[in-house]
Amino acid sequence: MTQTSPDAPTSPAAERPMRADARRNRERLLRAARDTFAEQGVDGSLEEVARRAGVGVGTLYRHFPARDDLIEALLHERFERTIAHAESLREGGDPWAAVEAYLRDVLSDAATFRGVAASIKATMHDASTPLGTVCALSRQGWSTLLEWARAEGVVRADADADDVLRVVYGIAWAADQRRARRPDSDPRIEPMLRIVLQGLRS
Amino acid sequence: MTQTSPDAPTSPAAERPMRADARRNRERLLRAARDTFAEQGVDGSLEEVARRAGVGVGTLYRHFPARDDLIEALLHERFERTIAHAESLREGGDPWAAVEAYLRDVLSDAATFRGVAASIKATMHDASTPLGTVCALSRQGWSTLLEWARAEGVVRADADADDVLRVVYGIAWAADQRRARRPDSDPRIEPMLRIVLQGLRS
Amino acid sequence: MTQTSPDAPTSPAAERPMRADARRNRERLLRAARDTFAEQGVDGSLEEVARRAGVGVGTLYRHFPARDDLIEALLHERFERTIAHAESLREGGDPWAAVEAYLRDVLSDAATFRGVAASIKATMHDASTPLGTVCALSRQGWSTLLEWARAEGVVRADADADDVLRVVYGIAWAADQRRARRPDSDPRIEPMLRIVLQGLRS
Amino acid sequence: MTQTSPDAPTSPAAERPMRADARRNRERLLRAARDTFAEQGVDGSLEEVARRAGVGVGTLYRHFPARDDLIEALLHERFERTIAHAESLREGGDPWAAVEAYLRDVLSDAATFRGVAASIKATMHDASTPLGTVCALSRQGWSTLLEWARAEGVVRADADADDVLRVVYGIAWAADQRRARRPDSDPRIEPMLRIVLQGLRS
DNA sequence: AATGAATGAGGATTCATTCAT
DNA sequence: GATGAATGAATCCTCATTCAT
Repeated sequence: MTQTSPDAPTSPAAERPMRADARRNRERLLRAARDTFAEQGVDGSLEEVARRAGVGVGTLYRHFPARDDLIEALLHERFERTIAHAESLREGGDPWAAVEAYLRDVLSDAATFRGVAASIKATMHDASTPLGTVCALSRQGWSTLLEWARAEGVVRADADADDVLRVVYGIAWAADQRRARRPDSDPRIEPMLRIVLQGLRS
Repeated sequence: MTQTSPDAPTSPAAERPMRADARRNRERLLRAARDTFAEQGVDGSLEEVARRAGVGVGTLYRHFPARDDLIEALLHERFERTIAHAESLREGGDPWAAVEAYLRDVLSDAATFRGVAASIKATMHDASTPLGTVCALSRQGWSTLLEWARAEGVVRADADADDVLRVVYGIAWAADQRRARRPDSDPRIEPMLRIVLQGLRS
Repeated sequence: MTQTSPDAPTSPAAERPMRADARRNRERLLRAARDTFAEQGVDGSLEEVARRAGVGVGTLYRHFPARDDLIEALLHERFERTIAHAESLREGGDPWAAVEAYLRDVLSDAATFRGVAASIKATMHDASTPLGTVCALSRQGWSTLLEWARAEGVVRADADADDVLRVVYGIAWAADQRRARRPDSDPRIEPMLRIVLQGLRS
Repeated sequence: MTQTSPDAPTSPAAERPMRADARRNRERLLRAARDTFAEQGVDGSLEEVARRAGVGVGTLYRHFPARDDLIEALLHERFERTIAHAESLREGGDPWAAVEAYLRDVLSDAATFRGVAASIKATMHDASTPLGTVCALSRQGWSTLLEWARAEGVVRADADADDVLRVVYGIAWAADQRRARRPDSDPRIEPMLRIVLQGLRS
C-alpha cells in the first residue's frame, strides 16, 4: 500500500536506476582514475582524479568513499571477464594453452591499469576489503585451471598457484615504465613471460 | 692515510682530505640511513635519518644532495661484493651453480631495503645517475656470467640477461610486504626463484 | 481544521493548508533533529538529520532554510511550556519558590541539546531571528516573575533579570560535557544553581 | 671535553638559548593565536594563526605540535601570575577580599583569551594534557584560598571550589560576545560576578 | 514538492628542501 | 662545515548548501 500511494514522487517503479548525471560522473571518475593511477600509481592524488574528471572532490568521495572502492571498481569488470575466460578455456581441452592464455590475461589486466599490481599485491589475501574479494574470485579460477593442467601432467607438480601469480604480477611491475628516467623502448613482457612459462612446464 | 681508506667517497680523486668530523658524520648518516630504510623502506623520512645520525638535516643534504645519492652509497658496497662474488663463482667451474648463486645475491641485495627494487628499476638504464652507474657495473658482471653459462649449454639460448634481471627484481618487488594489509607470513622468495631458474635451464 | 492544530508552522496566517505529506515530513524532521541534536549537539550534521527522517536534505532545507530555524522550532514548544509554567507559578503565591522553579526550567530547556545555550546566547537579543523572538517571549515572562519576587522582598533589589538569565545560561554551558576529555561523572548543575540562588536572595 | 672541542660551532656554552629568529616567530605566533582565538574561538583555524603571524604553517607546527600546546603556552604566564597573586592575597589577611580579588583574576584571565574558557573546561580535569596540568596548579591555589575563607567563616560551608570555578567560567562564557548577532553594549561581567559573590558569602 | 547529486571551501597535517645563523 | 628553523606545496577528508532532475 505504502509504495503505491499517490505520494510516490517521481520514480514509477521501486528500483532506483541511478540518476543520469550521477552515472555519467561515475564513468568520468573511473576514466580519470585509470589515467591518473597509470601515471602516479595507485597512490595517485584523488584530488587530481576529481580534477581530471571535471568534478568536485566531494563527488568523488560520494561515489567512492575509499580509495580501494575506486580501485575495486576499476578491476571488477576486467576480472570478471578474465574469470569467464578461464572457464571457457577449460572447455578448449588444451590445458597448457589454457595456462598460457590465462596468464596473458592476468598480465593484460595488470598492465591496463598500470600500477594496480601493487594494490592487488597488498590486499590479495585480505577478504575483508572489496578488492580482496574480487581477487579471491580471480585466484579461485586460476587455481582450478592450474590444478587441471597439473593433473594432465603439463605443469610441474611443485608449482603453487599463488606463487605463480605473484611472479606474474612481478613481471607486470617490472614492465611498468612509470617513473623510469629513461623509458625503455620495449616493455618486454613477452620474454619475461616466456621464462616463467618455461619454468612451469614439466 | 685517511683519504686512501676504503671508505673514501666515490669520486676517484679527492682534492681535499675531508675533515675528520665530516667523515664521521658521513659514516653516521650511512648507518642511520641503513636502519631507517630497513624499517620504513627507501621512501623513509630523511629528517628521521638525520635525527638518528645525531646530525642536522642540512648536514645530510650536504653529504647526499639527493635521496638517490644515499641509496646509491648504501647499495654500492653490496653491489661490489656481489660483483666480486660473480667473479669468484666463475672460477668454481659450475656455470649453473654460478647462475643460481648470483641471482640469489641479486635478490638479497634488492631485499635489503623495502622499495629499493623500484629505485633500481627506475634508474637501471640511466647511466647519468650514480645509482644507474652502479647498476651498470652489476649488470656487466651478470651478463658475462650468463654468457658463460649459455656457452656451456646449461642455460637456454634465448634468455636475455636484462630480461632475467627484470624478472628477478619483479620477484623482489612481489616479495616486498610493504603496505600489505595482512602481511604474509612467508615472503616466498624461494618458490618464485625456483620457477625462474627452471625457466632458464635448457 | 488542519491549520489550527497546535503543530502549525510559526507564521500566524498560513495561506495554504500545507500538503499532508509535507506536514508529515515536517514532523519527521523535527523528531529526527531532536534525536540527532541530543546525540551530537546542535552542531550535529544536518545530512544526518535528513537521513534519520527518511527524507532528502533538500526537503530539510525547504522546511528549515537555516539551522537556527530548526533549533527554534525545537525550542518553541519547550519555551512555551516554560512560559506557561511561569504564569502558573505566579498563582502559587510563593515568589521565591517560583523563582527557583523557573530557573530550573530554564536550565532544563538549555540542557535539552548540547550547545544550545550558545545558540540562545548568540541570538538572545536579536528580535529579527525566529530564535530571538522566542527568547524575547521567555525573557518577558521571567522579567515579570522576578519583578514580583523583588516587590515581595524575597530577591535583592539590584538583581537584573537579564544578568541572572546570563549566569544561568553560563551554568548550562559549564555543565555541558561536550568535548570534555574526561567526562565529569556529574554535571553538578544543582550546586552551581544553588550558588546563584543564594546570590539572589535578599 | 667534547663540548669544548673546536668543532663546537656557534653556541659557546652547553645550553641552547633558542635562535633569535625562532624566538621571534614564537612570540609572533602566540600573539597571532591570541587574536585569532579571540575571534574564532579556540577552535580557530591554525592556518589563519600562521598567516597572521606572517609565518608558514610548518613553523607553527614545529613550535606547537598540537593545538593544546598553543593554548597552554597562552595561559601559562597568566596563570602563574594569578597563582602568585593568590599567595600574596593570603598574606593580606582579609579572606573575603582575597576571594573577590581571585575570582576577578580568573575572569580576567578567561576574558583576555576569549573563548579559552571552553578549552579550560574541556581539559580541566585531565592531568595528562599540558593544559590540564596548568589548570591543576591554578585550582590548587584557589582551593587553598577558599578553604581559608571558609575557615574564617566568611564563605558558606557548602561551596565547593570546583563548582565556583565552573560558574565563574560560565560567566566568562556568558560575557563573551563572540558570535553574538547584536553585540551587547556592555559585557556585564561585574553584575554577574556580584550575584555569585553574594551567593558565596555566609 | 521532494530528491539527493554536486559543489568546493576549509581544516589538519607531513615532509622534502632551502637558507639564515 | 654544521645546524635546524622555516617554508609551503600537497594530501586527505568533511559538510553545509545549492540546484538539476
